[in-house]
This record gives sequence, C-alpha cells and structure tokens, in this order.
Amino acid sequence: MAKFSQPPRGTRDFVGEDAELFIDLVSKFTEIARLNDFKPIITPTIEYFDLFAKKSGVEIVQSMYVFRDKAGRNIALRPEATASVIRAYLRNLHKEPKPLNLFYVAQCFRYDEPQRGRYREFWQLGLEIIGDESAAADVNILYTTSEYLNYIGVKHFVQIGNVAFYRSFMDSMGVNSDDQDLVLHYIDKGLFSNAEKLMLEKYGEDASKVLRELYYTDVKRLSELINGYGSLLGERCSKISREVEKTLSFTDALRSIGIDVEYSPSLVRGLAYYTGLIYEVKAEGLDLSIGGGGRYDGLTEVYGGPFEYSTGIALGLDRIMMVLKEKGYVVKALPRVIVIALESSTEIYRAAVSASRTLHSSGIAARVLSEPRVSKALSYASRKGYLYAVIIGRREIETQLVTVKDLMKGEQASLHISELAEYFKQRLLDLL
RNA sequence: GCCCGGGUAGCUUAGCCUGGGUAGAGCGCCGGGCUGUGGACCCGGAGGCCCCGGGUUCAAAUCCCGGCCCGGGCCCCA
Repeated sequence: MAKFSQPPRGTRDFVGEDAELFIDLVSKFTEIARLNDFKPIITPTIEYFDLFAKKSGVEIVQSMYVFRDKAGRNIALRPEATASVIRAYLRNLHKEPKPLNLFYVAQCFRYDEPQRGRYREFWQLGLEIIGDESAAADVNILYTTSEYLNYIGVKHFVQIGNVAFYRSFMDSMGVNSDDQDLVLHYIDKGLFSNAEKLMLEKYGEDASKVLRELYYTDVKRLSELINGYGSLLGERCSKISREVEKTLSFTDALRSIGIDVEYSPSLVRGLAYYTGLIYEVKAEGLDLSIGGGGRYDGLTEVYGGPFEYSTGIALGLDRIMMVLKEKGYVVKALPRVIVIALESSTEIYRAAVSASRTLHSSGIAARVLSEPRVSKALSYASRKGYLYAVIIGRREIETQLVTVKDLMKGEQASLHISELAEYFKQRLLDLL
C-alpha cells in the first residue's frame, strides 16, 4: 500500500467505469448545451484571490485554496466558476449582442472536510445567461438543465424561491445589509423564529409581522398581501409585485413544459450574490442537491463593469455521478474489434492498419495488436471484451483475405478487406 | 475545528477480541498445458517493511501509547 501513494485527501483518481462515466456525462452535457445554443467558455482554474474575495464573506475565504505564486501574487484555486465567467465576459464579450448564453465544465476546489458527495476537488457543469431580464432566461436555464438530466436518466425536481421578496421588503424597512444577510441565513437554516425575533427587536412589530406573512403566504396570494401593505412598503411595493408576477409566470412556464417544480419560501441559498429568483435541483432519492443557481443581476458591477442582468446554474457532476452509480447506470460502449497482426512485417502491419481504419470510418472502435501467437492474442481479446477479432498473418497476405472471428459465437469467416465495413455494419449496427 | 470508523498483495478482504509456528483466500496479473485459434478447465509462478515510530513480552498483524493517512458524521456549503 505504501508503494504507490494515495492522491491528496478529498481528491480521487477516476479509472475504469468511473472514468467512462465522467467522460460520458461531460460529453452529453456539452451536446445538450449546444443543442440549446449555449456557447462554450473556458476560464482559468486559478484566479486572483480578490476576484472571489469581492463577493464572498470571511468564512468562505477559509475554505478556499489560496497561495502566493513565485512573484508574490495572491492566487486562489477557483471555488466556483461564475465569478470567472463574469470576469471573462467583461473583458472579452461585453460587446456581444445580448442575451449571451454560455456553458462551461469547470474543475473547482474547496478546502473542506470531505464526506459523502463532497470532495476538495470537484466538477461543475454550468450554464449562464447574461443580459436578459426576463424570467424566460431562467426558464431557458432550467429547461436545458432538465433536458440534460432526462437525457442521462436522472429523475429530478426543482425547488424555487425568490430572495427579492425578502430583500426588497427589508430595504423598505431600512434593514441594514448585515441584518438582511442574517435574516436570510436564519430562513435558509429553517430557523425562522430567530429571523422573526431579530426583526421584532431591531425593526419593530410591523417588520416582524410582514416578514412572517411573506414567509407563510403562498406565492399565489402574495400579490394581495403586498398591495395591502402599500403604504408601509412605499415604492418597493411595485418591485415586489413585479417579482411575484415573475415567480408565478416562471413556475407556470416550467410546469407547462413538464418540469416538476415547487415553490419553497425557505429556499434562499445562503448569503450569496443572488438577487431574485433562485433554484435548486434535487434528484429523486438523494437528500443532497445536485445543482443550484438563480438570478445574480448586477454582479457585473461588482467587477467594475456596467450593470447587466444575469442568471445561471451550476450542476455538481460528482453528485450526478453518485446518483447514476447507485442506479447502476452503464455507459454504452462502442462495439470494439481487435485487429491481430501476427507478424511485424510492413505488409502485415499495413493491412492491419488499413482494416482498422475501415472500421473506424463505420464508427466501430478498433485497434491493432501485434502478437505472433494467435492463442495469446485471442485470450487477451476475449478477456478484454472485444466482440470480434480480425486476424492478419502470412496466410491472409497470400490469399488477400482476412480472417474474421466472432468471439461470442466462435464462428470464423474469410473475407476481403473491402468487405469488412459491410460485414460489421450488418452485425454491429444495432450496437451503435 | 469537533465526533466516529478504518489502514494486511494491484483490488476485495480473513486473521486482531482471547499474542505463538514460513500471514491465508478470492479476483486480477504472468507462464505452461496449446509454435495459426480465445473464454471454461488444470498445473505452476510472481506479488506483503500486516501504515509509521515507540512500549509491554521469551514472542506482536494481534495488546498499550504517540503520529501519519483515508472514509463517514457535525459545522459549513460561494
């Protein structure tokens, strides 16, 4: 065991089926994102620490990998990708016509104690839409997400919330931003009574009462509620009403396209940069969430750019892998053929390579194995799960025919190289 | 940062409680049975500082202490 060292705590090697699954899930995500017309963006794994510090609290800094590089720069391994995407947008893409739809696959790092579904090195699949104020952008994000999850067979539902209700209300009551964060924190943790108490003690009975009603009133009846407090809320009233309308139409739109969605007043997603609609994606049968996101309008301003509306989601690839492994998901393998070159002469090698190229062009995985002993080669081929072996030796060169062996049935045939493609197409078509 | 569990061959692990003999097994790997025909089968082989250090003992994988590492739970979760 000591001979080969383990990877650092919280990191993993992906080998065998895990590696196959990883690649499969990434490529399917790419495929769905592209079909929905998102464009790829690739940003660095390291960023200046300040990029993340700007929008994150003190405790977040403690769980980041931060170091000084050789020139003394303060560098961090990215704990998430949105900040980088916004930075790169402001630098490279801000003149593009809006809205701008982007997707990414990002390796991220967090220095925390590892546990189930949680690693120090993890992967996020993300979608971002910049420059679209309407809830249609959020629908687009979730529709694409849902299409992906359906594609890979992950049954899921979406919880939505809207931090703007609370924020706007607290703004109108003059609640300072630290207290706002604290209230949202309590709500997030299911400690609503603490939130209520804080409001009561520092901002009075009305504040506490309205917060309570915001929390307990169904979103469908929120409009009436808000209008009833018109005098109290002042100009924020219309802002909240707009958000209520947005949330309702968002919910309806998601349901109409077959997405399982529920409104949850306690969903506020911590103290992050979210400004309005927020969502969390849950997989059936898993208590952990597999993704989350929402509105972060104005984050561009934090990085010195003009105000832009933006929204996005990040999916935890590691957790999706966990769900699929528990379900026994198997990556569909390409049919594989081994081409056995019995001698290492130029003639035989050329014929072997030519045969394998022919197979590639039909979408069949094939490789050349140079091995003078047929028994060794076939033993290897069957243990490695090849479906067919093409054998090329002296005999085959003389007759201009190659030997094809069906490793499942044990049957064998001789045919000309030009017939190979057709032969395999007939036999492997249903496997492609 | 706190709490629990674990570390024996490439992998999965038995043995540990109740100390004792060259530390076993399954899978995998290599070779042979078989110099142009695989899987199954048979035979053989390689591969272990039993995580590290210290202690107790005639004797430690086994008991005790310390350390390192890993996993899981709490906290946190951008």
